[in-house]
Amino acid sequence: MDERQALASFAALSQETRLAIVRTLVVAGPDGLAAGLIAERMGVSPSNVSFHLKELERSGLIAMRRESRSIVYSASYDALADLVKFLMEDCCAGHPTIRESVERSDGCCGTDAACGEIDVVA
Amino acid sequence: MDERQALASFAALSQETRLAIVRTLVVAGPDGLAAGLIAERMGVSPSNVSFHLKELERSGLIAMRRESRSIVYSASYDALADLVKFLMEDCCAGHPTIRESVERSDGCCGTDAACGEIDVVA
DNA sequence: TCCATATTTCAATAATCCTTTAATCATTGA
DNA sequence: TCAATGATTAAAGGATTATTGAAATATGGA
Repeated sequence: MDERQALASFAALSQETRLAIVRTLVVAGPDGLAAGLIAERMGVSPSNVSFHLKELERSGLIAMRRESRSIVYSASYDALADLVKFLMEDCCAGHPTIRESVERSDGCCGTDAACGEIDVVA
Repeated sequence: MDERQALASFAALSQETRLAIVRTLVVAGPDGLAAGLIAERMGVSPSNVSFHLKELERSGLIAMRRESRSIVYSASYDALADLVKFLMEDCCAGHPTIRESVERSDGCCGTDAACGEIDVVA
């Protein structure tokens, strides 16, 4: 991931509604959610959610596809992983112990299977 | 790291000059750099760099200390690691393979010692 | 104390971003 | 084709953020 894309990704994640959308889509899995459903869950107007979805899509963090009348958005797991890597490598560049610190942390998927509930495609 | 702080961190990193400052400070190591030196390296005015440093400090990503006439800024490795974790856990929440993907990547500190050049304090 | 250095703060302008409302576009089914 | 549904786009506003230059603050040394 180049710096340009990283900047866009950080900008995309720096807004409350957008961060909430990303978290929701990540949990929703590869099938994604229709724009209307997202708007409903976030409690914001359709046009406002559309604005933020476009912003997120522009950054590459989410993908969209039309499905009949709906437009379905889904998290781009690759882009998210790339962003984590970008951040890690920047940290790591000066401080190798950060990687260890992160890997040592007990995220939900460290060793257990608490995330097995969601189908994984890519 | 709570959402509030993550938002502030993403906002801090979403600006070109600030991202460059963070990368420079991370590479500079725990000793940090004086504000004047940072301004010089970035090629921006002292007052402008001061504005961005304050923004970064407000987000917790960097720390400051006075040292004689200079004010020295240094990367907050803990905060950076926390941000990586926040992002990983958000990804991980829906897609356990991202963690694997990130851990598989050959960042500069994967297995070699290319980063040993910098003293590590924390 | 006085001056020079290092940096911040302030004020003003410019630029960008967010929200809202109204209008438009695309798809489906009667 | 017409109406209904789901969503985007456009325009306008208000709010936040970035940049610049001038003035103010803090430190150290003559």
